[in-house]
Amino acid sequence: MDVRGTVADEVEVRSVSTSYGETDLAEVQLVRTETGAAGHDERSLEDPEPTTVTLWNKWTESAELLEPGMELLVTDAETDDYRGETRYKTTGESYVVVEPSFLVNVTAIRNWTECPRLYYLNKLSGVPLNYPVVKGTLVHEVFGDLLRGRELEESIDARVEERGLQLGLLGEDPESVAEDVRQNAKAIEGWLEQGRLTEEDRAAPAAGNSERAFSPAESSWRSEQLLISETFGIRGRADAIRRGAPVELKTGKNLKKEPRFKDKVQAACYALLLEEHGGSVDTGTLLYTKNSALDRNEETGDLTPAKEFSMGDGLLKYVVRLRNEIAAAEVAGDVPTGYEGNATCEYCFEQDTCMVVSGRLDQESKAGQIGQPLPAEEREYFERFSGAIEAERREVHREYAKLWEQDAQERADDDRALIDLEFVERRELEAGRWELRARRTGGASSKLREGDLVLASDGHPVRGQSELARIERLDEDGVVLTADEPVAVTRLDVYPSELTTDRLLVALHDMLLKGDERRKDVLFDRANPEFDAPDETFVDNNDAQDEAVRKAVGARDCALIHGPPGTGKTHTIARAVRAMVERGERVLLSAFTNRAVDNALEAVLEQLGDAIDEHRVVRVGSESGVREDMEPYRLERAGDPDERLAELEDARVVAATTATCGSRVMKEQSFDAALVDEAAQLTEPGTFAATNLAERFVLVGDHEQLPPVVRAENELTESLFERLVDLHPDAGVMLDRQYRMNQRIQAFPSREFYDGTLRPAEPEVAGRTLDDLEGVSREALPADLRDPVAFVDVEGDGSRYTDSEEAARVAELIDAYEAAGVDRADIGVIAPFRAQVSELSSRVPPEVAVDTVDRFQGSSEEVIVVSFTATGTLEGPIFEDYRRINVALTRPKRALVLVGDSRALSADPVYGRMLEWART
DNA sequence: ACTCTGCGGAGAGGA
Repeated sequence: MDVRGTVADEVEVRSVSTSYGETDLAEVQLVRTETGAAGHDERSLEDPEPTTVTLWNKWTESAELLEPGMELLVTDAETDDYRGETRYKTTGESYVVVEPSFLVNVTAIRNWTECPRLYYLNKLSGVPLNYPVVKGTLVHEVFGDLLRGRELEESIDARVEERGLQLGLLGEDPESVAEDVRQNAKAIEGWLEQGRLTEEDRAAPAAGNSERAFSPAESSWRSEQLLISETFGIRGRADAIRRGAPVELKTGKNLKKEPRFKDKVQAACYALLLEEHGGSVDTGTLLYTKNSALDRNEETGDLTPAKEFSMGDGLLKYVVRLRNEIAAAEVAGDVPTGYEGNATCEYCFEQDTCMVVSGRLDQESKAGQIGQPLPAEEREYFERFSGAIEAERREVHREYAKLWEQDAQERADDDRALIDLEFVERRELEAGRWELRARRTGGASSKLREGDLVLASDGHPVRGQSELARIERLDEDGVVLTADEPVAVTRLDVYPSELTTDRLLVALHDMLLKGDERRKDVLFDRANPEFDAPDETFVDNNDAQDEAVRKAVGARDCALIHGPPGTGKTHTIARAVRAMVERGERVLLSAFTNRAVDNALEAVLEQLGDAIDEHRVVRVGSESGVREDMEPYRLERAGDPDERLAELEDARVVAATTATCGSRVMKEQSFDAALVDEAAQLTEPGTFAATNLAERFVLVGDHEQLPPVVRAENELTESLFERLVDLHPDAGVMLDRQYRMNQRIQAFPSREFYDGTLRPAEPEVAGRTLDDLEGVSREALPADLRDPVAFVDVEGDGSRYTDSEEAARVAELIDAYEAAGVDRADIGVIAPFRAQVSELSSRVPPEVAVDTVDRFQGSSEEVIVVSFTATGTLEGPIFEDYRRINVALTRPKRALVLVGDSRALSADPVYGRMLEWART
């Protein structure tokens, strides 16, 4: 039986004498939780009395990692009656898994075997773009193609073409790359040819058609399948599976008789994954494709590319213990020293990096340290922020765990899955990929969007047939996916990604260890930002905007532009970009969201006007992320290396999200200036992803609007923008004239959030009302709506996240505005909760924009109706952040209606002042 | 208690 639970006490390992001699054991006090069956609420089954589980022999190594509070799983345990008390103990069949819900990557285990410190360094500094890695990836892709029945030359051409941009950056010529890949592919083909003979032997008697050509796609092969094990807490993607056993491809050479140990460990990981999925694996194959072709192996015997090896129980258990070390370190937030393993530092490729990182960050390391440690404040900063990023990573891992801890309905209710799909058809695409179609049977919403990568399964994302797939199209009726395998899709699950956290960590590392000293002096308040004063007027009729552009252009270090709602910050950015480009500078334009990047880019294109050809502009990002009208500027990854490289390098303006700025391609680029829009929505490391690429930077944002979205509560919730505004007020300019709101509307937000400094840019703005709009008459409105700010008191239905009474009232209000001549498309409705947004959407005409406060940030409408959705009290985190009210109240130009329960709203001082303002 | 956008999935190699 399996025993699972939470460690209740410190664990001690001791030795006892048994009939087999001296043996180690550890007695673990475990508060048990239910295992297995999905959908059970684990907590309800908890027995608060700890049970003793004895871990024997080598499992004591994993016991040493345990801390109270950690999760532990022991498979195939045996009961053990000890003085009338039921205990459990490991058996020869048992696996002991520490923190099983923490999914460890196969590559992580592979790196950790080599050296735990290597694992850490990879995480911290990333793997830069280099040819051996790109070539290795290409060879793997071609291998996959061959297995799926694609023709060799066609595959090589297509795969090399796909990597055009990367190859261009590496200065590689497509012909020589193709030749390189061809060399390795020969070994693969030769080996497949061998396999073909045995496959035919096997297939002939059964199928009776030995004449038929061998097709890997029809044989007992699978390629590149993503596997997840909820028992072992491992995830990974095997290169290939042949008759149920893993095949790992290596592009390098290995002239030894045996496979490299780390490669064996990798294959053993896949064996564990396959075991969980019903297989039983005792051999693995490693294919070293740089070894000489088959014809030479008759003389030398051991030069054949393929090395088969048997995987015993001992290896599999060793691998689980390794995995436990990683999970325990990740959960505890430990930094590996290298002493955990037995690697020899002097043979290590990363020895220098390792010593430098250890030296600079003053970390304990087996390789030793070189160089002076960073100043104490920088090391303290690193500790704080890397800790915060790791906390984010653990939250991502909690999302993985939900793949099996939540049942289908729970996941659907959480918007994390689309369930009850009806599989319609599969269609084979070129390169052996598949297009899958499924129909939706309910109208349920979900987080899933076009372009997302999802787990497509025939029922369960971990236990059933499942495959990583991309959503090509998604609407109310159905979904179209592309995937490597033809899964009969009935369910789609969000597939969590660590990519963003990985990139945050690398950005933090790069700022501290590769960053310019002067830059760090400014960031750590050891120096003040300096400015040159350009002798030029950039904006005629707005002093603050003009000063902002002058600061941006003249900054030697950084400039900060504080742009409250409607103050023209996007225009100011665009003007600054133009000024920089005209001075011959290369500019990076970035923001957290694709939408903000495209908005800023649109303004820049407008500013540049006819000069666009001369100052080439490029948008880097994925097809699904980039707005359609910016597609002509989007940099394609595939193509001729020289052409792609030129497109990027010749661009004077490059626009990309901060996440993309952390990509390998973008990290090869450098700029004179980085302009980051909506900077108050970025974490500090997120901001660095962009600023690391440039000599100086300009942050534009408003910290009185919504802060960064993070999963864990920590230092990441304050933006670098906000911190620097406090630290270096002289580097900042606040745009104080707004071009959006009627004076009456802006009064409260200006007073409450901007010390009364925000004012209308022009009399026209101050006095604008609905009467200015074509065919609209305020006289036609009910008397209580004629003022630009109105309050409608609705007691509410008392529900938590929806309010049908408010929704009904909002629908009436919209009718009233329509009756007065307002165009539906000029009206927006804002609510705090998504549930209320869908309630409202079902009651108002589709032309009316209805969305959450968070998603409304950045846009505006003539008329805004806010549905507060709070009855009786304002309790709940959503109401606590007053910046959310600021966003909601500053969206309208000419009319604002607040709908809510006056009793609830008056209970809070800020909401109370808002109420007074709206009612007078 | 809620809000929710990003990302070439994971892994590719070098003695």
